[in-house]
Amino acid sequence: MTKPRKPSSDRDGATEARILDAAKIVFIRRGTAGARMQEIADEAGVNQALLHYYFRSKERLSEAVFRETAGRLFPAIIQILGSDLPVETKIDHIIDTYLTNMTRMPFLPGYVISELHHHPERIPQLLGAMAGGDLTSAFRPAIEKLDKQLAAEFRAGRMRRITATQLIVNVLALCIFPFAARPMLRAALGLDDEAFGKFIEKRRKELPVFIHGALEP
Amino acid sequence: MTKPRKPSSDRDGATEARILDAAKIVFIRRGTAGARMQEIADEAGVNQALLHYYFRSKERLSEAVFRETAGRLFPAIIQILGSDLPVETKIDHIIDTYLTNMTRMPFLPGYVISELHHHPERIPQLLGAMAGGDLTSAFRPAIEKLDKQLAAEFRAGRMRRITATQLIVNVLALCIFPFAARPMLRAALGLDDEAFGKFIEKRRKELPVFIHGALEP
DNA sequence: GTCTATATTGTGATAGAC
DNA sequence: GTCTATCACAATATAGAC
Repeated sequence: MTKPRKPSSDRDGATEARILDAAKIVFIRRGTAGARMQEIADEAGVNQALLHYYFRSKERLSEAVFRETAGRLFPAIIQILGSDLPVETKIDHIIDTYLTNMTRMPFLPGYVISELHHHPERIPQLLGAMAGGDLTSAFRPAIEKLDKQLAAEFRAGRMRRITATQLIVNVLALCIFPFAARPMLRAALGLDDEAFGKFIEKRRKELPVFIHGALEP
Repeated sequence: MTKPRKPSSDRDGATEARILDAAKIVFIRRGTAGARMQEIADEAGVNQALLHYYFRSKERLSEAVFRETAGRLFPAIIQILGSDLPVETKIDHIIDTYLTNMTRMPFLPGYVISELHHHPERIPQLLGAMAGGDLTSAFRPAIEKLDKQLAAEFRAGRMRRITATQLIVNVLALCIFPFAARPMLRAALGLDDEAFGKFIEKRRKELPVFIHGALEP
């Protein structure tokens, strides 16, 4: 039963959520160093003091934002890579997953690359809700799994020789880079928002062909 | 003849150059918003007032840094793409050029992506010393040239069908992304500086194979 | 040209009324 | 919980001596 309180406060976490959403917008737009608490307060429709009431400091607020946004980037790929799907299927899934997610939040890659470039100490937070630990040990099983599959495919004469790490970096690069470099590509190729979206949808069809072609023996 | 002046001043632009070099280091490390004039002064071994004497404001200093660093990124590829070399040779040249340049300045991609994400209005400065104009028209001839070559290769049955823009983005992604995502990759793959360097040298050999394989019909 | 103050504004954070 | 007012200090920028 939702028990209505005094008209002053709206107790259900709605305000805190509004602040966090506003903070995501501003931190992603300006970066951690460039963001201003006042701009976040304006964006949330509250005053600055309330930001400190809920999150204590700019530092803590920026951590919450980073965890909630960047933290959802890697668990997906780790899960796919660690599964028992065949190599080609894994690649297709990763392409589809990333292009779909990043079409929804096209500014995320630029923000994450920017933050990690300036604050590499935040890397552990990339694991998000996953069990605490370092990235290396979180990725190791996924990489080993894929390496075994790739070695088997190679021995069977079905694929060119390539290591799991190089392949993973290639797939991620082809998926993520266009978003990370979006401002450049838009200017260099003369694309508006709509044209950029079409460009990405074309990649969704063509990247699997490109990569599978690259792996053929 | 170098005519020695009063011991106080060192007139040959040496101080201005020292300040600019220091500014490059700090702006690339902290980003435009995170950089502090004091830190630049310390790095250059002078005091803050001198920074303003030579560059007037932080804004102007950051523009000088961006122009001198990011401005050297694109002219190279535009020149290669616009040449009369065969497609495969162009690709090989681009790979070699970028991997060599970025091994020398591994932090550049992260800095450029970060800056353009937060200050897309600086995109025109990407043309650096090239004749003033927008990126689109600077790239157009290079893209058209490559498109014609790719169409000819396709008609001759020597290559799969692909547009110049998609191919260019793929090549740039495969070259640049590992550096832009360097902090992540180092953590995820457990690489130190030396291992990362070897990883890149392995890519220098394997990327041409990967891409040419992807283009085979 | 280079330095030591110092002016001036910006910005994160807190106190305290409601 | 939410606001207004204010504090304390960080950071850019300038004045003026040398």
